[in-house]
Amino acid sequence: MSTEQGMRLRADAQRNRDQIIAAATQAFLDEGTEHPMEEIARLAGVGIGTLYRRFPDREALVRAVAQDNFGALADEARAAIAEEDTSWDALVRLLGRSRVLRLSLRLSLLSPATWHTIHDDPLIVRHRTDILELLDEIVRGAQTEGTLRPDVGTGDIAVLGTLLLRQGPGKEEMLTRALSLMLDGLRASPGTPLPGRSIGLQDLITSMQKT
Amino acid sequence: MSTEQGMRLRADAQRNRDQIIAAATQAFLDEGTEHPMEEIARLAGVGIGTLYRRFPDREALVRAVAQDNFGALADEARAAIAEEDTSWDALVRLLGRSRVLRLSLRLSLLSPATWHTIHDDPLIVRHRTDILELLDEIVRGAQTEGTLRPDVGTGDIAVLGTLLLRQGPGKEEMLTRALSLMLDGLRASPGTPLPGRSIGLQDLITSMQKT
Amino acid sequence: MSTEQGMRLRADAQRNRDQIIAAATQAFLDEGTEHPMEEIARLAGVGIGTLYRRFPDREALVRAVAQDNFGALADEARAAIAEEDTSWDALVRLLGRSRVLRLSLRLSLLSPATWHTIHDDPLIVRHRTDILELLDEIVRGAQTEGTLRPDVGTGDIAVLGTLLLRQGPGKEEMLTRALSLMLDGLRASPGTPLPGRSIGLQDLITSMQKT
Amino acid sequence: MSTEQGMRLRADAQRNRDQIIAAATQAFLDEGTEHPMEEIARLAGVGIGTLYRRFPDREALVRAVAQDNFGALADEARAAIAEEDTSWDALVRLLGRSRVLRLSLRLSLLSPATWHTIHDDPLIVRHRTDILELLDEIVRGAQTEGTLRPDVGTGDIAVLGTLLLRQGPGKEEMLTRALSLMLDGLRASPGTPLPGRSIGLQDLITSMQKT
DNA sequence: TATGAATGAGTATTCATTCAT
DNA sequence: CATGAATGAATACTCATTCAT
Repeated sequence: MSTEQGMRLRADAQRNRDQIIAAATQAFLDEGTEHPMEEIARLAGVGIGTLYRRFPDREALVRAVAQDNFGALADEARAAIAEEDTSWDALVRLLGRSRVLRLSLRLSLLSPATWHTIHDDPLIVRHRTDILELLDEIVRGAQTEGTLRPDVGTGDIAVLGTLLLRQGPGKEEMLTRALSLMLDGLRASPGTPLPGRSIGLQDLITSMQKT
Repeated sequence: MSTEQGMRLRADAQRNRDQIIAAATQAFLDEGTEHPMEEIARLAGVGIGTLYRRFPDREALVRAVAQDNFGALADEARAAIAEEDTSWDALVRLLGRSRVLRLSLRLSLLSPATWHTIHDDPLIVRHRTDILELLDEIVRGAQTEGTLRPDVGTGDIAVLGTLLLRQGPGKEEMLTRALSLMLDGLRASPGTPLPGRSIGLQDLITSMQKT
Repeated sequence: MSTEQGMRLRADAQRNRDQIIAAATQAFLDEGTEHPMEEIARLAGVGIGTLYRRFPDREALVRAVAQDNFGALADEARAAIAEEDTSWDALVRLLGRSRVLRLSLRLSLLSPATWHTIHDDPLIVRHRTDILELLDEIVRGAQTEGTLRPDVGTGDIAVLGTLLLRQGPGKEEMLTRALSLMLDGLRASPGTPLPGRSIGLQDLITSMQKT
Repeated sequence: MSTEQGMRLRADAQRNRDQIIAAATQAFLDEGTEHPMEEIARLAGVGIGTLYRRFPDREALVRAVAQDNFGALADEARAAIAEEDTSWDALVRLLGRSRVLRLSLRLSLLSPATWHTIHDDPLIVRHRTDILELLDEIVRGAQTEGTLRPDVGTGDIAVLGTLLLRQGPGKEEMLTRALSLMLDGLRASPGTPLPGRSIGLQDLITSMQKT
């Protein structure tokens, strides 16, 4: 929930901003990014005017929420690298443990319009690049360890990761099992060679720009 | 694109109906289920009044599109069972090959509002039940064959299936590889036992009602 | 429910026409003259196309209904004169007894738009003129009899009559009593002279054209 | 044109509200309660959004106008009691003099739909009850004075009153004469006994709930 | 001729955004 | 600065009327 901006805000203004981001995040997750601005202001306990003073239009708010969440996800990736013993553990943690962060990207999936809004924002691009580079570090580490099959690329993993970033039919346990199944497919010495060639970090970044 | 209704429509009316469903499906996929009704009518080449004569409000249209697509998915499952040699092949085909059908379920994911619209419709419920029962047949067949690990349930597979029903970062090849990774995790004699207990057909149906 | 038109219709066409008029009369009374044309067609048991073949637009239908009812009211006035022993009795009957006919004019009161529609129609004008002339005959008769105070004009009576042409708070008995009270005020040798001068037949006709 | 609500509005908002009520009252009287909302907003000199902020739909506006007018009618009844020397005079004033107020109730008569909208509103019900109780006070006073025939009830008078609450063929003078005729029928020592039994306050209230 | 499908102008209503208090 | 009132463009939906079957 950090400001991510150059200028510091007065304490109360910062509190308002945080409440708005929190309310918007929740509303976007529950009701989609088209949710009425006035309702978001109400949930945040501020007037609609205050919301607009901080975020000049809906796009700005969506961007801010996305920046906030992507930044947190990058932080989580750094923490996973720092705190886990092996790269495999870091990978498992990143794909599986960060419940809240997992919600992050759902934002970008809720509506086609939102995708366009988010896509080009410089700060978001930087966070995304950070995340992918951190993931790349983990992936190569795990392949060096011999725990991750060598024919997958960082992009493959990222794809699997984004697949998990949705409400499935719902239950947490289900996603946990799905993750296990996927990780079983990722372990070194798997059954079948993968089709196509490894999707690397750069492939993924390129594809995000084009899509 | 079949009518799915009791009464036959006049030939031209049926054609209009089909065009509307087709246009709406496309518009919903491209732009989300909030896309302006007038634009959908225009894409279908009919007047706005014609659209509303057939579908009294947006919900009715969303429901009709969903019915159409879920029905086609059930048909595809039946075809997979009938035409593939092994249950494993049927599973691979169902998870991976039905490009168009895969788009089906994306509809239910585009917005929380859409989910509510679709959730209780009797015909959709029936299609969904059919799909799950057909999948159950495939899963048990594959386990009998010894090609599918015995500790996964139909629900586990369904979760994986829905995970694929999204635009990932985009590319088809990426999803193909992701599927391969998943299928590797599904083959008999995997590395690790799965956490929790097998998610069966009934678990899934129950969870869909509660969520 | 007579045709009131030059050309005879085929038997089934006439039946359709009558059903439409009946349905429209009922719908207008129950729901107002803005009631959807399609619903009126349905009530009449015909297709919307048939309704429009007979009545090219809503105005035509409203006019036809009004013609039908005003014509019946003129008939009733003639019958009252022919069948009642005294002019006073004819007056009482006309103001009070013609339950169905009383509903006639409510049509002209339901909406300002309807009033304009009806106002200038030649056939309606003729019916209205007939009604007023018949009423004039009754009024002068009653004054000659000495049963009606001499300082009221035909227009005064007509005003009282139209006042009754509404659903009051509802009950029939209430309107009957109201009529009695009014008639008590109309009897010869009343308490107070009326303000203004007698409103005659011509005054009323003139005022209808101007309003 | 008073607010009739708990919370005070900002001065400018109150002014807008009053203008809207005034414009709507006029438009409803001239053109009926189906008159386009946008036109009403224009007449009030506000944007359509402002109208909808204050009155969330047409029903709310109709209700507000009715509340406003019925309230004013109750006030007029109170003033008549307070300011007139005799109950008879109060009755005459109430039935005859309140030009503007007389228009009040026309609102409830314009369309069947409007009637439903208004019928159950608690504030309107209270105003209506107030009006009837005040009228009851006047009626009993006039009967005690000996100026009003004893065989009429408050309900009879109310029925006469509502009969006047319409545009007759139009002219003011006509209605004045009609009122005189009615009042002549109401004076003590009339010619004929009334049919049925006196319609009392409670009869009327009951009939309003049932109709 | 009867039918009901198609059309699109007309209205109600919502909600993003601006602006006065 | 915070607030919430005002605005009007965008959109959903209705229904009179026309036209193909």
